[in-house]
Amino acid sequence: MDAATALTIYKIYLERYVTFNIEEWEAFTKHVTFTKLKKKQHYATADTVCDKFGFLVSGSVRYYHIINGEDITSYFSFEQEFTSSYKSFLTRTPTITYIQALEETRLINISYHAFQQMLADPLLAHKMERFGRLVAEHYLCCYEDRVASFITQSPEERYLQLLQTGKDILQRMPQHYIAHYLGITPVSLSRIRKRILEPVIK
Amino acid sequence: MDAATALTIYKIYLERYVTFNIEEWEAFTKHVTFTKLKKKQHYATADTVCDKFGFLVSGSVRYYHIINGEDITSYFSFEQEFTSSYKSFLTRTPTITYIQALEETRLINISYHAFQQMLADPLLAHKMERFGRLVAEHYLCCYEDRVASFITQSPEERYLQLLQTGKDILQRMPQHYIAHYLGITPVSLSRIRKRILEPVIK
DNA sequence: TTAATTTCTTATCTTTTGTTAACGTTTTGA
DNA sequence: TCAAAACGTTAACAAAAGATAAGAAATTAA
Repeated sequence: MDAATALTIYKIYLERYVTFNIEEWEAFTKHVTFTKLKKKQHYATADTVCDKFGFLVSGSVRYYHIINGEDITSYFSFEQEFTSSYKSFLTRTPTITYIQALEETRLINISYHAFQQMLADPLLAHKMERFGRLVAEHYLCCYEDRVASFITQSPEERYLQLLQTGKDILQRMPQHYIAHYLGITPVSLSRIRKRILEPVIK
Repeated sequence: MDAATALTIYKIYLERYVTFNIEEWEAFTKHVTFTKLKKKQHYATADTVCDKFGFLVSGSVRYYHIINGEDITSYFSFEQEFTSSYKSFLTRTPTITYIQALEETRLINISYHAFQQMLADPLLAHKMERFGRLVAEHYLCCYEDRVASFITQSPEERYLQLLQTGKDILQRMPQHYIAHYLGITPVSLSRIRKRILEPVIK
């Protein structure tokens, strides 16, 4: 896949947030960069500032923390989604999260500097403010649901809900990553799965 | 406290996001409404669309869910913060969260309709896009930390962290609300507190 | 292809949390 | 002011989850 194809995919996706005319699109694309990550390569690294905000043209990533030397997965992103260590990107402070490609992954990036430049460019400013607002609002909504799931549901209920709504995660992620994403250990998830199946057999 | 005083407090607070000139401020204030809630009154109710986005001039609120008939607190907001059932407000879908005043509480509100009107008004559009973006980004950062706390920390660790960073919550909220906010039962929080104190005594 | 690694399950034991109930204290509201 | 309600702690028991280890199955990579 070449850059032009990737940009076309990006442009179509972006239209759910904002529509650029030809002139604006030309100015916008001058500010983006392309990344190709091999499996297991990192997009962001803990203790460093995540300087970019990426769109996954293809592939997938996981977000993880290192806690007492152990690798704890907290989230996933797939093709046609954004990725970044948002707080780090927005506040320019070091992140505590690693973002790692789980397969060969292509991204289109906006650096913090490019974002600020576009916000300062009269041609793009208004649409970039709107774009930033709508993207932040979108993730705010996702997070609201995710926090509510930790407050109001048991691990088993969270897993049962994932069975309803988490097709990509279930089909494409190993179970021990899913366990940590649900806030439990892999051993515990294995037991939950057994609990759920057993009543059917009996 | 009169409306003018409340508006002055609001204006000063908003300057961390966006600064209005006199003309813009006059236009902006035409779109806001005032609410005064008595203790235990609701700002938002589950199964209805939360149509407003509020700023707490004074007082405090808690967010809670009703799960199997039981009241589960998930969050708090205090004076000089915003409040809303954001997802419901942004997507115009029914919320699952109640927002209740915990004391006499004064708010300044922007309705969904007012927000859209301001976004469509050339005088205010750009600053409102920016305002919306920065507020959403701010809450995105808060949520990122909160989700990470559920993935990477035990309930005891979350409580120990709250002791460091949650002065308002600890001093102004009853312990059973704090317990649910941490994702555990009140009985369990009482035990955690005992565990933490005991090593000091021995 | 095959050896190494990763992944998932299972078992055992420990720790933590949930549930329920009782009790004393504090707060609230009529 | 005083009865009722709310709040926090503790106890006892049940349920769930964490830790560790072992072993089988699947995947990966040389």
